[in-house]
Amino acid sequence: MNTIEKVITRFAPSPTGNLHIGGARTALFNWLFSKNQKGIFLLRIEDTDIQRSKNEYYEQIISTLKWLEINWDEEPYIQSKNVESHINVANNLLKNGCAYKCYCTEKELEEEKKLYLERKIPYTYSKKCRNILENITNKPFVVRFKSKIEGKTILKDLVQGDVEINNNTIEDFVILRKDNKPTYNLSAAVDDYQMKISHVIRGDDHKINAFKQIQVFESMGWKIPKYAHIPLIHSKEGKKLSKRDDVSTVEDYKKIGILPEALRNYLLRLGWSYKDKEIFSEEESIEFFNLNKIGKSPSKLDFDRIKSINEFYIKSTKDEILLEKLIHYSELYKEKIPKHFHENIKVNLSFLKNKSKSLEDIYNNSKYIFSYELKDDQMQKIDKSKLTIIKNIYSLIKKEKDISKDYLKNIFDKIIETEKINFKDLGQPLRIILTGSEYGPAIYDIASSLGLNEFLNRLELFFSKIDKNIKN
RNA sequence: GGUCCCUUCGUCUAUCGGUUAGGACACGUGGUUUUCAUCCAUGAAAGAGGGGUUCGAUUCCCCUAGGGACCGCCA
Repeated sequence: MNTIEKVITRFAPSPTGNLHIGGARTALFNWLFSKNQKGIFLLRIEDTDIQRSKNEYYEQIISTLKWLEINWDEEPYIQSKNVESHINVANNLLKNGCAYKCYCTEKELEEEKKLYLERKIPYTYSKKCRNILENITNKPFVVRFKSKIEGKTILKDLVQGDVEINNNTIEDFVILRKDNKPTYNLSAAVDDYQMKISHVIRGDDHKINAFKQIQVFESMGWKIPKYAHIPLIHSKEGKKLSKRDDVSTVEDYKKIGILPEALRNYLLRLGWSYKDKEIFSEEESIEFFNLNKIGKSPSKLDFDRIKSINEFYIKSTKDEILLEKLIHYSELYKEKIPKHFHENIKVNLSFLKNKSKSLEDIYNNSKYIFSYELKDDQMQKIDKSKLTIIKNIYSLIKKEKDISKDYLKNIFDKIIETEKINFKDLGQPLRIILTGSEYGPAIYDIASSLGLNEFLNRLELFFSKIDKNIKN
């Protein structure tokens, strides 16, 4: 009887920087695949590089994954807590003759490398310590894995297809450092085995490592997991993403007000597709996700697309939830929105979010409500020949105590007719006066969101500023 | 340089050898709208090049070109 193997995937970032956008996609794919297969998704923190690993990055990665709502099962697995086990495996390998001690100094290796380079021979370690039989006790050493010298290995990659490689291109890689600490390829293999990982889904850049790790599995007689190497994400220019791009980490998107569900949807469709479908709910993405529809070629980031998807999600988020997100966003990245404005923003969200592609846009659109300021450069954009008209409007509204749309429309229409002007001629100065910006919602919406008193206040403030300017 | 991988509109992609090569974003035009935006309509836009295989190739094979990843006692 064959029992169907339980699918267990893992995301294994190293805490040496903020969560990368490519890492987020790797995590997403691992998570989706495991959920699609009714399996388990684990998080493993690969912190064996003590120099570069930092706790703040660990925290950052954890909180960003939570923000993305990519939830792992069980507790995060901390790789450094398992080094004893990794070392044991290395010693086993040593005993079995699958690994050997290498006494070459870094200087020797450098010279070796230089020599190869001069002779234009592709460099792999010369393996000269392979056959040292006696145990040299007074010299520091590393432990190297005895890689296969002959034959070929085929990696049956679930994304890349069959990848064939000559075994002699895989060098005798180090598994234990001089200080007896395990290296990545050893630790990753041992942990994948111990965590019973069934599918290793990771970036294309690890493809060569698969050949190394498979050999460790084989030497130990362990069952080899399945591998899926997904293409990397490139910058707009088609190059590898660098931190200078400003779009390389999840944080970069969070801080301009991209919603997690939008980023997830974007990342899902980047290099993967399901028919013509563009928008996927969480349930749909779990239901439809598969490995064989992942493309083989790297894809470029398209910022317009991210914003467009974000716009969709903003528009389909309920106002009370959107408000919460906006408040939270403003607290994290902007000026905090005072509590007594929350209700006002909420009731006006329908038009504030109308032209917004991000939380940042909504924030900027709403800013006139809670943080009003009429700057001189904006003042200068106001057509002063319309001053009398505006004063006129002011006194009419003050007298009638009415800023309803019907009332405003009525008096605007009359003015437009008698003065022979366009709506724009009075709309534009009014918008600047009321919001401090030449862009923004419709005048009627602005008026109703401000209320009668604030409406009049802002006009009065404007008049007093004008007076002051004239005196000066 | 070596090894491996990739190549459909500007971008993300669809196409189970037979399609007017489809969709989405972005872009152009027109319309709606009391600015901007939204919305609606509409347009332009692609199989890198060359050889095969085949009745037929974007699809399969080979070569060339271009792009990418890796080549650490980093992960």
